[in-house]
Amino acid sequence: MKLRDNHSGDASPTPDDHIHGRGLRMTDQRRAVYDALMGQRDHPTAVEVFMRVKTKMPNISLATVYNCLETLTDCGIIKAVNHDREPSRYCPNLAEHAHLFCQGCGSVMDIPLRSNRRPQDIWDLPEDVSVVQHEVSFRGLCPKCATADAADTPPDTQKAPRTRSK
Amino acid sequence: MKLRDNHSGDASPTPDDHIHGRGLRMTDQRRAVYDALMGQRDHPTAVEVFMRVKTKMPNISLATVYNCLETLTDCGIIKAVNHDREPSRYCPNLAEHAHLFCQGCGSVMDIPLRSNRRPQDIWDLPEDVSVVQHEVSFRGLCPKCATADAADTPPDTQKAPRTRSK
DNA sequence: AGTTTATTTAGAATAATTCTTGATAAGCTT
DNA sequence: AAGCTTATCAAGAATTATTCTAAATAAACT
Repeated sequence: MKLRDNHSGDASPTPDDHIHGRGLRMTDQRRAVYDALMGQRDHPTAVEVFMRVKTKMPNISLATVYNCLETLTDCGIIKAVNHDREPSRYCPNLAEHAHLFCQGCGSVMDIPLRSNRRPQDIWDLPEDVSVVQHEVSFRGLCPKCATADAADTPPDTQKAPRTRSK
Repeated sequence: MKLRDNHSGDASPTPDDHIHGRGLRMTDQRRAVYDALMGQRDHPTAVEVFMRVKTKMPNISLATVYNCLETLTDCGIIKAVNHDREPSRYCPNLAEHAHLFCQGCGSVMDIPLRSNRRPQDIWDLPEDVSVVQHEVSFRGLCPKCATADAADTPPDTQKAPRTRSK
């Protein structure tokens, strides 16, 4: 199933390379967690990852899933995505992007940065600050829910939101 | 101490107006919490607000501070600011702005939106989404810490960070 | 004055995450 | 391959920010 083995020093670094670069190992558990994120790229929470991995690795513990997610995040292989005080979600998309949290269906979608644009194009950052991280989230309705909403769909025919609406 | 009473229907809506518009009351506790935010606009956490208000209102409870912050937020009088999994911070700046979280000194500073710019200038949002909220945070070093860092200040002469650095 | 409704408070409860500890496994070294 | 070191895993306890519950208080309304 491996497409790139990197036995020789070619191509761009794989997740394994990033892990090994820190003196850590790509264990079965870490790979299973990573594969779960790559297989269904819908920004699952730790518990959702746990449930998915558990089907293939029934003895894995939730603590291990948390550990793996933290390790993968620290190694820069995946990103942790936070919005308000909701549980963290995880995302294997390493390109710079924002997230749209749909309050209709609870989905989270990636919003790419327009080409040749940078955050400082719109934000008046003082010249002498140094930025190491940039997180952007939109809350609203995804295309599907926005369209349904505009069509005046009665609310109770919509899919139940995954997040509580107060 | 009140500068605008709005006894007549003049001028822009005050915090009191917003609260009353919801059938709620501007109580002493809510005003004290709001004043604490306006008096020292450094994005305190709920516990920090609690400590500040407690000096003027010794019997107030932490639960009340949480309640007041939630009410003020719901009424659109203040904004809750979240970054990673850190405790929420609160901000009375209602203009659209981002936040810079300094990992050197733990401070949070407002970053204004450049005039005539909009998030969709840089983010490739699908046309048919509807956005109701937009939160942006930068992590890095504030001007002071970035300058100190560039001058190769030994780390232990710097102010201790307010956030744990792992 | 009496009734309704909002608010406050203290403490219990919740939920996501982290920590602790002992067991297991992998990688080196000889 | 045996022994040593270090990384990893798992189960459950602990932590922490926040929310909930229930009773007391206070304000507004009749």
